Amino acid sequence: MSDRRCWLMKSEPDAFSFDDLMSRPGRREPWDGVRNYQARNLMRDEMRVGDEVLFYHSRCTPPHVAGIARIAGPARPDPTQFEPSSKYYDAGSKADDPRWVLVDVEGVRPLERPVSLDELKASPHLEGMLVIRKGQRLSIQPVDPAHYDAVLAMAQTP
DNA sequence: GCCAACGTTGGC
DNA sequence: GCCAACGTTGGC
Repeated sequence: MSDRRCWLMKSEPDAFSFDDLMSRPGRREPWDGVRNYQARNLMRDEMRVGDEVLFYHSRCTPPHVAGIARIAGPARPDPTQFEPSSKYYDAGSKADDPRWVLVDVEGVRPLERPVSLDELKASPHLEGMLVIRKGQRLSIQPVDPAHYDAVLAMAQTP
């Protein structure tokens, strides 16, 4: 598959965990609230339905990849940007020219075991992976398919 | 809870 | 267009 695209999406498990995703109706969740232009552009311009996703738990101990998801719906306007009561409200976004988009994410399965950030950093197969770079805050990251497969393989070994 | 790293804002 | 100030992310 030459056009295979893989991603890593971060979530704080205290706010929304992989288990939360798997217990949603249809195991689906609209990925709203992204307010970073680089992440938005990736969703809008690069993501395709069916793309594979590593679901990453950030701001927990230890940070880790928890499960596998897929992109289940194409980029569309994020409705929360137009809701004044939402913490994601953006008064500068126009209804006829929405600033922010979301994609729908569908849980596939948990990993056989969580793979921690320390393990990712220690793997000889993951050189250059964005998530292991110090100071990398992007919440949606492209993942090299070889790296993606390597993470899945790590989860299959104790 | 701390703080380094980073993105955004706004004065000039 | 520069860059200091500010706010946020996220590992530790």
